[in-house]
Amino acid sequence: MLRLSKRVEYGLVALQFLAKRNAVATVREIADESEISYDLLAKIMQDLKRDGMICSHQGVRGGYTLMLAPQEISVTRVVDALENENSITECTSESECCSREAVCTIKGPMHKLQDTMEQVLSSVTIAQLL
Amino acid sequence: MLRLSKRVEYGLVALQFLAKRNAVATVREIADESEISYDLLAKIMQDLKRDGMICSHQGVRGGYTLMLAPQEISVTRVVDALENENSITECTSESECCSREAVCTIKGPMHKLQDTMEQVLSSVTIAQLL
DNA sequence: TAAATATCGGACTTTTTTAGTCCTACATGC
DNA sequence: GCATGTAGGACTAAAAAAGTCCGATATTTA
Repeated sequence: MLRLSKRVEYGLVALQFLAKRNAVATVREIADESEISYDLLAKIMQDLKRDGMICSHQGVRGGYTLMLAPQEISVTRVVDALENENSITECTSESECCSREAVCTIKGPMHKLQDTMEQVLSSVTIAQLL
Repeated sequence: MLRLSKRVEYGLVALQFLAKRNAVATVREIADESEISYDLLAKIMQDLKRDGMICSHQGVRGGYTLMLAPQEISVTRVVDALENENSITECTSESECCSREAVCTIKGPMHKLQDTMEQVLSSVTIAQLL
């Protein structure tokens, strides 16, 4: 469907939230204000942390803060951190092997298309969401 | 996952096939040579026909032929013909209504992103697949 | 140091979407 | 009139995405 997953959507919202606040925020705060499932967002935040975009502080008065400037966080990076696959077709994937590979006649052009798409997604950052 | 559906992938392959042959081809021929499920491709061809990209000829020695020049058929058009939705998020969809609309803070930027994506998909045509 | 408040992370269920199948009807050329 | 093709509805299966539940661990503060 060529759609960004909810994980990515929520991830962008959360990063925007952190960028606006510019201080520690808890998952509970972000989830409540943005009407996102707490459990789901908690997982997403962990993935963003693993990537290094944000850092966490456990315990009372803990939460998350941005590790990078908003203009340094591209949509591509968020997608890569939150989704297993981001290729537009099976034949342009590095991890999957296309079942129709032997007879595939669109591999080349699809690679080009994917590169262009990635450029577009790279050109948009959290700074543009503020 | 930001991925084109198999329907679109197969549609592009079939259109490329018709463009190369430049004559009538049956679903059976395309499906066999491209290793695509016959029944699935048959449905896809019907949708492409409904859109007006191709026309059909029933009966013996029938099949499908292109109605437009390859350079006139963009990927966007194929996507629109074969998928119900093609918005990158719920909030940029015209048919759906975003459940988080009241608190959504990314609608504007997402619309921009979607417009850019559509431009990219519009710039690629079947002619580029030959 | 106990309690409260956070993140951490695995396992699980549910829902939605996509992919694929089956069957019958209808049209057409030889 | 029969072989060969599209037309199209209904259905099933598989895969992916979304969402939930629960217990563990870390840290601050009273």
